[in-house]
Amino acid sequence: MNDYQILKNIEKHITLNDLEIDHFLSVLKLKDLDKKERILSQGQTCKKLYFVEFGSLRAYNMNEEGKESTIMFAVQDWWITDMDAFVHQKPAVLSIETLEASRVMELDFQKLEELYIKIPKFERFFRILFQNAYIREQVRALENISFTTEQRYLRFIKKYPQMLPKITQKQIASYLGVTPEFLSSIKKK
Amino acid sequence: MNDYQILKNIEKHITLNDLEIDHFLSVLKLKDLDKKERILSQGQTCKKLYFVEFGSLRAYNMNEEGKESTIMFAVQDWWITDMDAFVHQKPAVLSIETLEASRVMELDFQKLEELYIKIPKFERFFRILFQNAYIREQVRALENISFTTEQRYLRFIKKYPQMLPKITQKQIASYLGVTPEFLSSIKKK
DNA sequence: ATCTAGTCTTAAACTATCTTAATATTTTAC
DNA sequence: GTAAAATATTAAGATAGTTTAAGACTAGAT
Repeated sequence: MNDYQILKNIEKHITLNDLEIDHFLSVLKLKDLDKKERILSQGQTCKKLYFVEFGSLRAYNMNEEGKESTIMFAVQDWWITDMDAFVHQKPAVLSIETLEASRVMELDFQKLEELYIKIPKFERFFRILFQNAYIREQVRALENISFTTEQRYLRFIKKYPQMLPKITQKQIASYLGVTPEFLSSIKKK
Repeated sequence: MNDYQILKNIEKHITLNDLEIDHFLSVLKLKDLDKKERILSQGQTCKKLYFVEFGSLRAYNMNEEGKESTIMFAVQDWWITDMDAFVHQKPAVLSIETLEASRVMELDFQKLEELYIKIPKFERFFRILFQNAYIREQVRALENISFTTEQRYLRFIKKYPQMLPKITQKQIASYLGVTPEFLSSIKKK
């Protein structure tokens, strides 16, 4: 009964045989999380890459003055971590916590490195994953510098409608990089 | 005399034997470009991925009102294209042109797909390349929403000092997403 | 069910950034 | 080498976004 979401996600790009599936599942660790549970804290080293089986999470940074900036939201079928901290095994700039009760699959840094060697198909899988992630961020960078805040807000609610029931105005504002007061004034229109 | 920059770039992450090097070079096309020569225009399909042997280029978008937004600069040893348009073979959102006389290596979309099959090590190479590109863009996204324009300007000149002699204030402004007038007023300090 | 703490909205005063326009400077084309 | 075009700077007035503070409205904890 291997009906994990993560296997469907992998099989979007590569095909695994039964042995490979077994091995892959053996390096994962399933974790059930409560609402508002934190799985990574700024400053910590980031040892895991997470896949969302169900639920939702948020990755954000808090600066010296206490201002929060949300860098990404993740819902079912998304991968999330502080990628810089994970890949280079250095202190995290981001904290990550659940927005609701959630289930994630943990993939350990060392185990992923071994996986690339043992099943090279995963190089292809993550090549495509990072390729798409890069494209998404490049589009976001363009929108950030060329759109007005109102355009970016409309785009956000159109692009991520599944998120809306789960997140606060304050969190949307911190993703757009404006104050909740200003977001509120935009919505009045 | 295979002393191409691109081979050194590849060998940062994978090791090729002589046969593989020959094959790889055979799918590349060397192109010498004049200053201000355009290699991709908004609206076109984007068939090539480019590597900069020497010189420098800029990728930018122009919106309906004629406002330019620079999405990236590339100098020696960098890869550049409209990745969304390249990977999904759809119309480009970006134009790319040289900032000075330059030499690039062209890698064709179809040839790259074949390369992944013929020499799977390239899956690893591009996995690492996209991984780093994603990390860079994620850091940029965070800086865009959490830093002041002045902080972002200082960070830009610190991070890309090699670019400064080659680019105009207007282009820096369009990368930061502000007007040249406002950038000028920041520099007065 | 009630209390509390956090969120959302509104408004006024303030700061950052844009727009326009004029001038000075640099680059490009012949 | 010179004229024309593009870039850079400056400044004044307009718009976008922040800060602060207060009141209304949830949601979470007991």
